Amino acid sequence: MTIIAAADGSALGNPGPAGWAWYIDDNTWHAGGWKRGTNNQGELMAVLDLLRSTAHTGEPLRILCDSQYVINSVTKWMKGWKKKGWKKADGKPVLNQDLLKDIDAALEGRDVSFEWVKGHAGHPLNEAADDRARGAATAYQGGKEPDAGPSYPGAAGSTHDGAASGSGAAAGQRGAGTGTPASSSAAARGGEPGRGGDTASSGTDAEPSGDSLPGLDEAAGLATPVGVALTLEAEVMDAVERQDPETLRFLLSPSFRGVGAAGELLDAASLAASEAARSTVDGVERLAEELHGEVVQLAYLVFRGPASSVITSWWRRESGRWRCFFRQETARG
Amino acid sequence: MTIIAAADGSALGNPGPAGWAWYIDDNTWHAGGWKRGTNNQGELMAVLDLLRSTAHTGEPLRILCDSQYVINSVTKWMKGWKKKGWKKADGKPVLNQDLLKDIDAALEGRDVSFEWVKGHAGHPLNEAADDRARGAATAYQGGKEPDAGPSYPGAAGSTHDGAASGSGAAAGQRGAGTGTPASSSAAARGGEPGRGGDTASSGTDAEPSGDSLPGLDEAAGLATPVGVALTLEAEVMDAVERQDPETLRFLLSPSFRGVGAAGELLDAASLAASEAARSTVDGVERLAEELHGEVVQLAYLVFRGPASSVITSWWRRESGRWRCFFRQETARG
RNA sequence: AGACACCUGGUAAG
DNA sequence: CTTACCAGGTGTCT
Repeated sequence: MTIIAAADGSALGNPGPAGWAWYIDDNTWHAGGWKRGTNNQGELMAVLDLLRSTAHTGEPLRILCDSQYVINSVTKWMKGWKKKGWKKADGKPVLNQDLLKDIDAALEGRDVSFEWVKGHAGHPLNEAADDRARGAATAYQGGKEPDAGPSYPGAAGSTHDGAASGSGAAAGQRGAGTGTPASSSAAARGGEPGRGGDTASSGTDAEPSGDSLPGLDEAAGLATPVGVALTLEAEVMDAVERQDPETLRFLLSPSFRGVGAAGELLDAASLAASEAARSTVDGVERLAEELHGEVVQLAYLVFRGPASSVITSWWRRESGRWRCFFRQETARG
Repeated sequence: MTIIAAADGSALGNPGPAGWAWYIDDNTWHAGGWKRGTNNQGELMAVLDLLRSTAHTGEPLRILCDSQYVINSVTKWMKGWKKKGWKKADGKPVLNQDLLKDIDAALEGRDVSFEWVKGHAGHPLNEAADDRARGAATAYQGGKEPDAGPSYPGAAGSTHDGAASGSGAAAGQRGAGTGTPASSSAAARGGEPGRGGDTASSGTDAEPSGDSLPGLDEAAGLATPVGVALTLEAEVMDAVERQDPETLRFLLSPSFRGVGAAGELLDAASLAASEAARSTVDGVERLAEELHGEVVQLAYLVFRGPASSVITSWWRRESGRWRCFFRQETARG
């Protein structure tokens, strides 16, 4: 199971008391810092420590990071630097070389991907890492030691319970691969779509499958489906971003119309009870509470025009932003 | 004789129900607000309305204001913004540009001075304006219209003596009034669009006024207007947020259809050349390049269903977020 | 010239 | 405690 973590750095005054942190969940994070450092050193150190702390797992790792400097350094620029002897475009030496080289070494044989997320945009993982990084910086500012956190199970220095880091050979580290620990910790992440239900939302583009348009003729024309869709979706997403479950509840209850999986017309009440619509109403509400979950399906809409159509529309969180997708199926005549 | 007035703004929740007010004495003050706005929008609007309401007098004007943001914007920063194309020091667009520009225009040829007064420090004029601004905000919070006050003798909309009511021309009605900052909102609430007369949207700018539905019959049915709208709008907004002009150009060129102000059907090429559509295509492209602009109008959509409709849809940046608004006008039969 | 991040300061509104 | 607005600055790369 892919590990998803956010890494962030902070430097008060820049340069100044600096901190770094990575965060997976409340039980799995790590922070540190220095009396003096730069913002970019913090950002780099967060990634480096994350790589080292998860090196013993065989799992792929996805790093959410708001620093284009870090991401570009690792994924784009480093190859060129190595060839040119760690010189920049202007001929001067690359800064923070030590950290960069350590990251490069820690990447060896690992399956790691980076994702840029906008800073201070409400992304929960990024915010959690941000808080802890600044907390560490603030601690150093006051001459104290920061709360380092539990780190990752099995990592050196980890305070996780059964760690038992003893003998057993730190083994893996390099490729080897097989390993396959029991990986009980994975589950966590309460949000991921359950997958149990009918609405398979697998991997890439899992939209509700529909080869036909059942019930299209039975579905009465809705008064203002387009307006409802536009308004609702914009407002719901707004509310979700604002993390405002009350608004959500309000928005979802009145005057909402939809069409179930079988094409039947549903009012708000039926919709809430509908199996097919659970991913809409419940999903959005759950999302508002838990702040994670990757897909929200909003509506099946039917409208009758020169060509009658069924529109399925949903939103997915990508790179920290909500994007709207839709599929329209049209039956002329 | 120099006019001395205090101007103040208020926003409950910020952003939230917002009010503005200026005050000279108990017989000479004016207040207004919006369902949603920021504290700074309120502060700016108070100054703007004061300037407009006293424009017909030849008198010098002294404005007491507790917002350094407002005073510095007008007296210090605006010169630089104009030179740099309304960009801030960090290169991002200046916010509340419309209000700022209106104030700048209203300052033309006037003798105006500003004086900073500390807020909530017991200054009588400031307190009086503060009370009325908050009163207006509170009114909008409760869904009511605020007490606008008598305004200034001789000002448009003034209830001072000489009004000479009656006669034709409800004409005047300059911006200033109610609605939302720099426009009106109308849309939003999940309410029933079926209600007559609900579409009152007066408009200072952007919003296409539409009392009739010209060209509705002439406009042919569009193949997939809804789908185009949803996808285009979501993707365009996403591209705008990502500041990705290439994507924008790509998105705008193919398969885009719209309806001009006269109701004529336009393909992408005609649309780009259309006067009415300039706010759509050019506006979005310019936005992508310059990264500023507060309103993006995306489309006039026509679809014919059980009830033929014209949908006007646009996005506005409010409090840093893009929100979608729409207006639908339906002609049954 | 551009991008991202990290801050420091000020005022107001809640 | 938060958001709404602005001005200065550094850390880093292309």
